[in-house]
Amino acid sequence: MKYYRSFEAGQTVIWSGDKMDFVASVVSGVATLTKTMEDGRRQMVGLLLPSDFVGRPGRAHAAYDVTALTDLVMCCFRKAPFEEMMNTTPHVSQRLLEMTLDELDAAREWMQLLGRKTAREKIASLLAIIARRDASLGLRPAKGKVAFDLALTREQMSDYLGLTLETVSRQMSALKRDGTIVLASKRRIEIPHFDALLAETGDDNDGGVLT
Amino acid sequence: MKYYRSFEAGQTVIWSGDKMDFVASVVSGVATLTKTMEDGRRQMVGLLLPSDFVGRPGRAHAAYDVTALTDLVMCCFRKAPFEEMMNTTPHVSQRLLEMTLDELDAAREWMQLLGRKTAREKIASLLAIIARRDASLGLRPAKGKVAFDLALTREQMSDYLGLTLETVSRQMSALKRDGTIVLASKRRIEIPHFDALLAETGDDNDGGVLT
DNA sequence: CGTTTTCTTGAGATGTGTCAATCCTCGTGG
DNA sequence: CCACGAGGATTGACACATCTCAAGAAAACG
Repeated sequence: MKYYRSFEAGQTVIWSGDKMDFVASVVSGVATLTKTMEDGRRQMVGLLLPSDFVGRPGRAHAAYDVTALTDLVMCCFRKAPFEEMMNTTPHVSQRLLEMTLDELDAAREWMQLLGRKTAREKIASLLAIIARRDASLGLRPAKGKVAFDLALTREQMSDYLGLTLETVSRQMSALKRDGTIVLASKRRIEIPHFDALLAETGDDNDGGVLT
Repeated sequence: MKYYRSFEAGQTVIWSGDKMDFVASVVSGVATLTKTMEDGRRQMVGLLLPSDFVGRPGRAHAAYDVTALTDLVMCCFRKAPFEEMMNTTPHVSQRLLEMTLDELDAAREWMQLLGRKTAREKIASLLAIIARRDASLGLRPAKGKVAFDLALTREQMSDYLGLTLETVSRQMSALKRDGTIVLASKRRIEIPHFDALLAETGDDNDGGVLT
């Protein structure tokens, strides 16, 4: 009923439309959900970090392409027994509901990014999101210079942001030129002043803590 | 614990950040969820038709602006007793999970629209979505010419699609010129050949039924 | 090392945004 | 009943952000 599967960076976990008789959660590594149009246009619609859930109870086929961004380990449950467990253990569906609501909130913030932000704001937002998600997984010293390795290529960033990879590259160069970010290497990002990055996201960054 | 509230078209149900001590579902009418940026840029992130759910168990403040698009009746539950009910009646959170997963799927399709579709494809997609949602509520004769009243102004359409209202207007005119849609009035839409509209959405429209 | 993938940068094209004028449509009050 | 006003919609001219196409440079890899 429960088993582990490993994937190498770049491997496809499952294609949209494929039969999917399991649900899973990410144990380690990073994976993406993407939608692809007939002519090849691609939009990433989910970024899965450890503890994130994949698959939908009550659906037999995958709705998205799932791809391993880094080496990846997933913990899979056969769907039938999992659904049985949902019926017998009410706590499970409550927990799943909470996680799904979190994802829905994230999706809506993402929609705002896609629909209304400029290319520069999109890049800044993505970097802030990744920095924060890494931090919440406890990979980050609480204080001090923020720095992290980017698991995404420029092209994958463009799929996330609804841009072309050239525009991503240009805006990364612009943020670097302005000193908002420092590129130790192409994929190693340092952020000298996190507030300065946040100021570039276009988000409301003082009303954040409602009382 | 349970009560009804009515709103007139255009009224605000609740502002983002306001205290929200209830959850609710739409009884009749149409409402929207929108996010607003400091400088006024707005993105719609939810379109609520009858039976749709608003509010998040376990959250004290509204995350989005909720606005009545048409005259609206909502059925509200005080949050505390509702959460109690979720604990005692497992079926409730299971049903809520299903609805939330549906919304998440819709949000991801919306992300693809916002990130990768052209203005023309966006308009065609929106019209197809509304036509289908109306149909699923049983407002539509199964066969015959598809026609419906648009609850959205051009500006609200632009908020949905991540466009300006001028671009929406121009693309509506273009679709009309091409005969894909017929405007009986500004808000009354007729679609002579639904397949022709679908062909403009950019979506995969034959692989839909996977075997 | 060669080879391939990824990334950067430039020049020019184009789709959508901006600003502004005008036109409908419909409700209201004279 | 008509004139008026206000909000919504359309259209034009132009600006500009982003895309496209193309050439190279820099890393990654065997």
